[in-house]
Amino acid sequence: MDSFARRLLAWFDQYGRTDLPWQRERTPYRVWVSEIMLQQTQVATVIPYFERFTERFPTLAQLAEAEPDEVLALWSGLGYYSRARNLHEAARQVARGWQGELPGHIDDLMMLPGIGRSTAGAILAQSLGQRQPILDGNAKRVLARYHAVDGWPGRTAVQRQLWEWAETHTPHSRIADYTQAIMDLGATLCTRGRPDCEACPLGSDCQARQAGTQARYPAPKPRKTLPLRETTMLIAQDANGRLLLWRRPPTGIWGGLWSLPEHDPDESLLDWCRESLGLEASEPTVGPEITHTFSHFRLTISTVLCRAKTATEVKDRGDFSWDLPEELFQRGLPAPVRRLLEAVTEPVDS
DNA sequence: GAATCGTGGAC
DNA sequence: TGTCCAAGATT
Repeated sequence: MDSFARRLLAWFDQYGRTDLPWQRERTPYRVWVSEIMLQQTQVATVIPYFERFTERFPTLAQLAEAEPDEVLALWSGLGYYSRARNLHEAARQVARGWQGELPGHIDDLMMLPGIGRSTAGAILAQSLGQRQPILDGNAKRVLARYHAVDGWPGRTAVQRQLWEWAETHTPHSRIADYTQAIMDLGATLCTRGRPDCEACPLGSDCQARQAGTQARYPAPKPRKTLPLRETTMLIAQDANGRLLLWRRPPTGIWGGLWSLPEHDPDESLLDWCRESLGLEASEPTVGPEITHTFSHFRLTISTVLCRAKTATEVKDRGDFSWDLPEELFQRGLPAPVRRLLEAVTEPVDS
């Protein structure tokens, strides 16, 4: 047993979790159900669902005979509902093809729907004591820091490296405890935000800690380039270029809504529009622009193409009014301007 | 390789 | 309040 596993197990004996519902009566079936529920789901959330589920379906055979609707009903609120469908389907396959016993070989286990390598390893390690590595989010974080593994764990090469370390450190005895220990360490000390390295049993050997770079591991998922957002604005300015009013195109976000002229006169019109539209303040492209100048004001139709601040959809802010044009434009407006307004604001079928 | 699935928590 | 993330697997 290497020092990683030895120190981890010594820590587990003192601080590890031993009272979780699926740790009592650790049968393959119960461990399986728990592992499926725990995929991308935190322990505190899972516990009541696990209790209800195993109370209703104490055995694999009972689950296999259940109605799909009832299985889903017990899952409702937990999310990732394909997990429930896969669990039920796998139970039926096991009842039919494996005499009702979960297969004890990892390759057979992984052929069942919803069971990947890490889940299969966890089931075999925790319920049967088989020497199988796991690589869940906790283990990834612990191993990435301990060995200073660079790169986003979602990448194949990084994942392969982490699996190698997971295999290397998995001891030949106390497998169930070790598996629980590495997850407990990740969940309680080696956390994503502020790891408690002072209390970590691996502290002196952790490469990230030695370098003081704990926060860099594991590397975050690369950011996607933010989407381009295009909008056409109808803008009314006075003779000095100050904004009077502007109206969004009839379709798309804030379609047809009029904006109040609340911007600081010293602020450029473009900056104000960018801010209002949730656009990033860098390198906007101002497309075709049509300006009509009249005695007291000028009217501009401008297309702005700009990278969004966020990838998420911008929501209606609710501080726009529908009835301003009646007051300010429709009355006493030069006929050419009115025609221009109607052309721009008229609904577009596309 | 990237998108998708879902809900709740942390910052 | 937005963003990322959590005991991943599947397409």
